[in-house]
Amino acid sequence: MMEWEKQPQQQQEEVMFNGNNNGVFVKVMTDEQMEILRKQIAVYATICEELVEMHKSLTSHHDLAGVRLGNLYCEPLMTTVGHKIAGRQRWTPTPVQLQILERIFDEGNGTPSKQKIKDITSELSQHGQISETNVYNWFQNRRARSKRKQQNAAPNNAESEAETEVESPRENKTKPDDFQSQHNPASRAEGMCFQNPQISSKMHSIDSQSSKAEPMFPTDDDKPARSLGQISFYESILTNPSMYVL
Amino acid sequence: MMEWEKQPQQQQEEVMFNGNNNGVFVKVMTDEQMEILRKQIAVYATICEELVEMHKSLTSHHDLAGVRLGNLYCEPLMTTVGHKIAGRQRWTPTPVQLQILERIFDEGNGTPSKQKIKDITSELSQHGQISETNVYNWFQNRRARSKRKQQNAAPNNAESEAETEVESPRENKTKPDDFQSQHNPASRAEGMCFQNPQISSKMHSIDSQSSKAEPMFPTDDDKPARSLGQISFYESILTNPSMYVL
DNA sequence: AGTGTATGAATGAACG
DNA sequence: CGTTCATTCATACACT
Repeated sequence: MMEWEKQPQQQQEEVMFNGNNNGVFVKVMTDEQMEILRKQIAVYATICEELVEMHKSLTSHHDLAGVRLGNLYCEPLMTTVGHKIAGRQRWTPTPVQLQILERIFDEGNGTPSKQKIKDITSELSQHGQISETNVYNWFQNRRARSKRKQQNAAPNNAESEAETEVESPRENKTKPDDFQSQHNPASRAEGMCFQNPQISSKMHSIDSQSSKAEPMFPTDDDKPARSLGQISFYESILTNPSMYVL
Repeated sequence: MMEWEKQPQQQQEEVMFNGNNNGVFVKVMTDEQMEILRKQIAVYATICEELVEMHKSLTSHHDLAGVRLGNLYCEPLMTTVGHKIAGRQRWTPTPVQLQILERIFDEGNGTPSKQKIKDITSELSQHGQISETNVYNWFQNRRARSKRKQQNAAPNNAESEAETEVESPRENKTKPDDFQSQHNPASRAEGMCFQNPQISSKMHSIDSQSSKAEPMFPTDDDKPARSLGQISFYESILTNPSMYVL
């Protein structure tokens, strides 16, 4: 996704202008590259700002944080000025964690051995609080539910190979032709305070090569894409990248 | 030789060699400046990603209205039946179904086995759309609710305020020996520390190619794929933001 | 129209 | 491992 991000790295060259630049290392970019970069940053900045605004308005409606934490389980930590929010007693995977877990699950490593669990845990712990128990349970649940869904909701499955486990969506056929609109599994903003520096590592790791920039669309796998309909808004943003930069 | 097969670099090199002040269009940055730029990009990228995730989850149901009015998912039943045709996203038992369910529940079936579920489902399906999952969930919820009511209303003796008790956090137990410190950052991002450019928390080496992170966005939503429309707008942005500025 | 409540659904954890 | 429990989330419905 962030291939472009690596572009500057890729294209920039470390140049030693020893002769005429007092021996400092400098980076050289063309005007075009520079402009692109600037625009990228501007777009990001704008999007971020707007997203934040949207999010604020959205959350102000339900104000789930206050409500939910206002009941019996409120933790003392969150009482003050919207600083850190506390946790709960039940672990909830962050989106990033979930993503990784799903990937691992789909990789066919059907048997998460003890060592695997440990590895995964340590890996995931960089994206949020987690313990081996959580990972273990997650895999257990995932498997069991997967199985049940498959046998319950898909007696007519065309399952061919075991490559992608046939996560039949838990659709209840309340109606014949109805597609079941679902909630988003990840309902909590995990790294909102941006103190999870590891997430970026994920993104930056993509700099392997831009060839795989293709966002894969799960064909028979689970998780179709779903997004929202605020396109016009973004379009307006994108057509007007204001100068947020520096 | 190999290197020169790459077009961008070559171009870059030429420019670089040609000049710093020959009227050639190049930008020269110091390492420090370049690093700042990269960091900023990385920060924005990360923030965008998280915001998108969060936003997706938050708006998963909110702006469904706008979305679904445009499509064609309305069910034919809606037009026909006179009364309450709840063809919504959420199953709602018809009065008849509810009656039957209640009856079965009162019959003392503490354990609605799988087979029972099937039977009940097929029976109820004659009175309206229903699935085994619905029945299963109904019993689950019914039992839990029942239990809670009874446990909540039974100790009706003490007048004194006994509300001070906070649930003792259930410690991890027989599972892996790992201790379970679960603070899930359940931040709702009210106090989203964002306008402050102190994103420095995110400031870390961007170029640090991560170890195993890989495909970026496998669309974390799992459910029926909506055909067209707003599929992966965010992914587009996040995958290749440059296309929005170029 | 906004707020509260009942309840279907999702899921982490526990039990056997 | 499969099943069940407990808790939470989201929504349909009701209220003043």
